[in-house]
Amino acid sequence: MPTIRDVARACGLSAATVSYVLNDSRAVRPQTRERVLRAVRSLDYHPSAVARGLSRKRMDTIGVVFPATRESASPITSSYYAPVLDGILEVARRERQNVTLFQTGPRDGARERLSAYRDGRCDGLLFVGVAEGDEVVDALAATDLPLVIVGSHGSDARPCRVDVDNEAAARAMTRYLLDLGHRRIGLVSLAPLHGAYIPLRIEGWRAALSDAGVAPCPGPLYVEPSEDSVRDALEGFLAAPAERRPTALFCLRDVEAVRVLRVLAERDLCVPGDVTVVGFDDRADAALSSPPLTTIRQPLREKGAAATCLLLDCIAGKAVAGQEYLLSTELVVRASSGPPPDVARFPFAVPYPDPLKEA
Amino acid sequence: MPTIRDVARACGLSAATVSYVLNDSRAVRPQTRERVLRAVRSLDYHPSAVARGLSRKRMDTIGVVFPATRESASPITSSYYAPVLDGILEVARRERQNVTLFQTGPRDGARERLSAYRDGRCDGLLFVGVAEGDEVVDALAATDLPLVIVGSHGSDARPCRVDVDNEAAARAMTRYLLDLGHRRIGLVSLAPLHGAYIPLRIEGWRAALSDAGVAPCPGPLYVEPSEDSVRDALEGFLAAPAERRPTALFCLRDVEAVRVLRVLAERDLCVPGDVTVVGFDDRADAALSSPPLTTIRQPLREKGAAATCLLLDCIAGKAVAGQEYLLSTELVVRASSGPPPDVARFPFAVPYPDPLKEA
DNA sequence: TATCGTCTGTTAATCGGTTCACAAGCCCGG
DNA sequence: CCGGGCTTGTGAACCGATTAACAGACGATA
Repeated sequence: MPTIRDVARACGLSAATVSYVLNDSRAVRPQTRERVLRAVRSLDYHPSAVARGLSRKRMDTIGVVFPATRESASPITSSYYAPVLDGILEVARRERQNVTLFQTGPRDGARERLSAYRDGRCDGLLFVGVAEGDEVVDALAATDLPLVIVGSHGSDARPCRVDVDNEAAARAMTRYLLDLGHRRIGLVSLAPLHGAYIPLRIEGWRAALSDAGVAPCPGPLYVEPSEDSVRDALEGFLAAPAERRPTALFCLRDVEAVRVLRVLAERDLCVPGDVTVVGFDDRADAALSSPPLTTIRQPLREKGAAATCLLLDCIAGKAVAGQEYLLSTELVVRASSGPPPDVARFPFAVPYPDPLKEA
Repeated sequence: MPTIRDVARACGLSAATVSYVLNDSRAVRPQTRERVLRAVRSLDYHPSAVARGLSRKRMDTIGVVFPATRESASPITSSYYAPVLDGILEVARRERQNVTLFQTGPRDGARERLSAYRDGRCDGLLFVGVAEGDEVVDALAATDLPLVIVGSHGSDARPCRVDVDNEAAARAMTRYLLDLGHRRIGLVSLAPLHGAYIPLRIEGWRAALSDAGVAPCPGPLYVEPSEDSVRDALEGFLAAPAERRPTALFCLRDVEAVRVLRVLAERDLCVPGDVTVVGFDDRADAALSSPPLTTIRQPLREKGAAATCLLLDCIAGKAVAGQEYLLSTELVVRASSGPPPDVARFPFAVPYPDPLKEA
């Protein structure tokens, strides 16, 4: 491979001039420019991005960090990561930035990961679906390496972040259930330690109920991320007499919602005839469950795209530290939701009185 | 960020010694090594991969090139690219190689693309789903930059390549149809210019028929990649009297197979009762069509993984130029295939005589 | 004791760009 | 005709690592 000095020699000019032409970083006489370009073409010269990067301390590259394993399916093929990555790639391409991928498993050492991220290859980092409370994020936040989190992260350092507005979304979903006539709206949630987004969604649910003057009854039903856990958690629900138990179950993730549907089907409870079930995330299998799940769709491509824009701003020094974008979501109504069995008693037009107080 | 000289100063040694310790590329007294490592930790030093790359001419990075747009859906989210990429990432991670992604659209200039690929950032390149006959591939093949094609590529230069064994797969599928009792097996194919894999699949079909002593009747039915084209092409098929027309249609891509199913359904032809339809690729929608499609599944993760291994061998100088791996495929039998309507006349055990000659 | 080899550390060149500081040539006004 | 400013090209330092060549210390051997 020819170097810039080879080009300089070939056209009888200095390396500096060649560099100025190629980057047009200074005025060069048109005739000189032509001489340079001719030599570049005839030698088939391609500048070394590595040498360039070394001297400019900029590689025009962003790194994307995502988990190496996620349950059974590998993340890149999942319906969450792929669209996010797609949004990232789209913006990166438009802005002429390279993208390098980092997969990180729980077994990777923190120091090694830090070295990989901070070795100068990337001008900034995008963490997507990072494990909650990943120590490496905190370590990086103390660094001058620009960093944007896609999704939630329970971190003390407040890194830049792009996420959907979890609270607003949960509030909208709850409001939708209220509009259908539901008054006893149960919540099926992971324990808050599983993610910083959980308290937000819970808060949205609570706020919507409180706005409507409806008592949250009963409190959140916490489950672990396993099939059996959902089954156990629904025990109490199933044991309760129909007139006291929730007429709708708001599951904070589609994963749990689908499991809830399965358990209810086993007990011959009709959805949405006997009970409405809704989810959150609009995973690929949400549309395929029976009945198809009413849920909340995240704008995944936009999430990736917005995060990339924010990261590029950070790199350019144009962004405030700790800046956050909250994207709005879309309520996707499918067949798993409907009015409560006793809807006749609560006509639509009535603004949410607490049914218990009414009685 | 501290440099290697900062570390050297901090521990009262030379930069060379620090380098030797960090790469253990030469013997260093244990006590000295400790001094170095202590300084490294206390300064939180992370070597610059860029500077390292410049002097070693190795970045430990491979580039993955894939098309920017593919019909409507974007490639990275497709059921083809994502698993391939997943296989690539898996091997790269194991071999401690970085991965950078290049999307390339038809509008990108050849020279710019070449510069991007040859700027020293990547030690080698993986082309996945590259446009047939992409001129950049030929240009790169003339270079010393290691290169592996995933899939087919009608190129004069014979770059290293990993693909499924298209011919064997088509042969197996045809054989399967013969085993079911079919004797008139039609082929629905794209024109060969659409991809180098097409003639291979056609050849597999022809060879299986010829091995069985069955005349290919009729010849391949060429279609364009559009819904209407399939409709038009089936015109003749639909017009023919049942006793003369093919009892099975072998579509060389699932895309066409699904369209064929739609057209047949419109004409109230029963699949597989009246006619068997099979595809190739096992796209995500193949299992969801009605009836679910019998097809050939490609080992996509393996494809990506094998290509990456081959590329790393090329980089290490361990691979022969023009080396090819052909991976074997899996026949996925679903509901769209069955015995021909007149199977009674051709019992299973009989080895394939030409039914026309028999009569 | 002189010599040689081994072990371990240092000096300095190198990778291929960018960019600062300088200089030569030119035009212009006074 | 001289000095100042503008334009355009050059020389050389620099980015941060690697590594070849060298050098001093030390032990073994003759």
